[in-house]
Amino acid sequence: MLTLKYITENTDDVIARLAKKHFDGAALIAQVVELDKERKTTQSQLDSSSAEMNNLSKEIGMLFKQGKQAEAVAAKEKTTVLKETIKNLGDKLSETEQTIINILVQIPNLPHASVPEGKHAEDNKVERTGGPMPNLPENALPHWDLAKKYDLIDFELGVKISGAGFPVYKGKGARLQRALINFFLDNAREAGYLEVQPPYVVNASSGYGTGQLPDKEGQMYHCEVDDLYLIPTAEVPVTNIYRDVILDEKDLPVKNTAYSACFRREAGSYGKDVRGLNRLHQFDKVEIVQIAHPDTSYDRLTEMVNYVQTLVDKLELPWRILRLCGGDMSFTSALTFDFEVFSAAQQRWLEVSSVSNFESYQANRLKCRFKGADKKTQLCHTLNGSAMALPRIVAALLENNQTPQGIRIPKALVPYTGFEIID
RNA sequence: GGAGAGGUGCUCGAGUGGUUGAAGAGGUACGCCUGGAAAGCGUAUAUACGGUGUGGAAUCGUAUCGAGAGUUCGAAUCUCUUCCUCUCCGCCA
Repeated sequence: MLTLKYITENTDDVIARLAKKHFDGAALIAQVVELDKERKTTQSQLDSSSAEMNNLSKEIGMLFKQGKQAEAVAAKEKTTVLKETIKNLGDKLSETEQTIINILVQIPNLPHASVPEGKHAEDNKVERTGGPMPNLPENALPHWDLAKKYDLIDFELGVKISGAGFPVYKGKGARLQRALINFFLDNAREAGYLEVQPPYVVNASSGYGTGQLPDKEGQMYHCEVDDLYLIPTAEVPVTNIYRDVILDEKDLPVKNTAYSACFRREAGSYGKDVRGLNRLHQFDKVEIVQIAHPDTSYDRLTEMVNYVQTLVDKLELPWRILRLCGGDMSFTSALTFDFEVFSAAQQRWLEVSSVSNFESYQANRLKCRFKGADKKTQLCHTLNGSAMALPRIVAALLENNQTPQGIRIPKALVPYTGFEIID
């Protein structure tokens, strides 16, 4: 969430910038500014009452020690009203604070100045494109047919065991998964990311920390008996490593990478958008996360985008990078670049990675801060990106590399798969 | 799952109702000392919110001893709830 300080000091600017995200924040922000004034007043009143109480208590203690019973008892009586006042002010304060937070979480992050205007995905700006566009024959198959033809992925079997959206990978299909995970992790490590292996279930505090809770509760699987949530992305546990942490400025940027299975309930639409591997309840992903100094977080973002580009290049896939427009960006992001690869048989672009700078929006909730040489504590910037999500990469690999002899594996991946062709 | 112990500052660790935001030690930083270093000495070393205030600073108040609620004039210290950790037994990849 945005910091209250920033909102109260830049009210008009905040409202203006939110407009790019097609969010009318005027009413909420007016309300929160007003509540903040109320909060400060209440805080002052509470503080002075508490101070008075503390002094009285000390006095009473002294009186008892000196044996002045009568005076002590008299002083005691004065505390009764004061006590009541403190209780009421305390209640009022926490109520106001809670209301403020409830409003703050409804206000999205401010888009970066470079975010293009626009409402829908069509308004996203193509930054650059690359990779070889395949030339497929007329009878090219979509990946779900290829998966069946070569017995790589069994969707029906997954339905039997768990339900729709939980495919069973088999043989070279399973090995391809494992190869991609290792390929992505090795590349990330070589790019300076520390590999971590996080838990796949998280507690509610972690859910709040990265913003899945409270508003997106329905998107996560919830183990109610233990009140734990299956992670929708490794971003959640990895970023929460830095919850309530004050880092040393010289340790920035922190760069972590993690593989995890990802679980998403996403009871969405049906049809070609969710066919095959396009949308799943469980899938594999390697995530990269950076905790950065505010002054250089956009350099870090560029670095991350360039890094992801090396991956799609090595995989020899046709790709494009989109700078998301205000209307298509996520709630929490300040600037997002999406990577899409072209799926030749489906004749459509598939989103395979999303790289974002959240600035201090996420760090504010996480209370992830750093302390510099000047001893001042301030919020870090957090960034993350998929590097990458497997299913759509697999879809594109299968479709784009199909030949009459079988499916060709890109050279960079062969050391990981141990085979050059799926036939 | 059964039985027990415990959660205090960067770390260790004292503290069972009254200047204890917290002794002591260690660590770290700065200064002194030294030819240089070690040792020694001195000083500093949490966070948040609020007030006054500045060029930068500073300073005062309040809260925080796992979390929440309660008892009390007053709670790290007493009571309850809850979370977590550890030890032994059981079970188990």
